[in-house]
Amino acid sequence: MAKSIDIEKALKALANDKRLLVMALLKDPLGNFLPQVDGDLVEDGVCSNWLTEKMGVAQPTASRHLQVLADAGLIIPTRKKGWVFYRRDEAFICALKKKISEDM
Amino acid sequence: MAKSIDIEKALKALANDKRLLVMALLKDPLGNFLPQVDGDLVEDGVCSNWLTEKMGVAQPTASRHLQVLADAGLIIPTRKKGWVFYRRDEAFICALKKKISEDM
DNA sequence: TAGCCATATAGCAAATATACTATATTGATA
DNA sequence: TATCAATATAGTATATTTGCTATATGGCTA
Repeated sequence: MAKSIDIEKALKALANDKRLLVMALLKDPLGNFLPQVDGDLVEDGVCSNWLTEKMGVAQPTASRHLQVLADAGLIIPTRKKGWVFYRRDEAFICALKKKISEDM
Repeated sequence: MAKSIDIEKALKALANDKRLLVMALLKDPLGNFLPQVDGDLVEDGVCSNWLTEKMGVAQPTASRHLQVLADAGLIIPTRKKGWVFYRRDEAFICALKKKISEDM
């Protein structure tokens, strides 16, 4: 079953420049990031380290931002070896856009 | 010329329960509010007083919320007699939805 | 023009969000 | 199993948001 959508939660998650940047960067992992050794950029997502770097904040701050996005359902974490990779949940995002189009 | 869209600003404006309520209520002014004497519910919008009441906050707080929505371009104020009426800017909202669909 | 009513602003308190440093946790690997 | 590297959490400082009360503004209307 698909995750249920909390519009307010999703909007709060998106209403931040750093998190919008992450969402944008993850749209094109291959274009925005170098190949990774332990996780596939597309299948698994982008290593939190590279996202942290792009956000330009300290590691714990970035971790928090990624948590917020994941909590809202917008991105999916995948743990592999030592790392956590994040990718967009396109199905959820699509459903969210639809709900925004209908409700807003 | 159409207003330019600041997605982050719009998302911040929408990411609040009171303001989401206002946006929802203004979708159906005739269904959600009683007829007004000095302003047409549809043409002019809903008197800030009724919106304040529905939000369940003090007048200055409501005034602030409505400002935030108006600043983001989501609603349009119309001053008439003593009052300010607010209606949705459907053209802007439509353009915003489109931009969200494309960019997000 | 004087007063009044709706709205906006000022000023402040409390809650939440964003950031940091320091440290704990966790899991891979030597 | 001991260590180390990546990530998460704790703890704290600051900024922003949300709310209030008190007051200013601005423009109808008598």
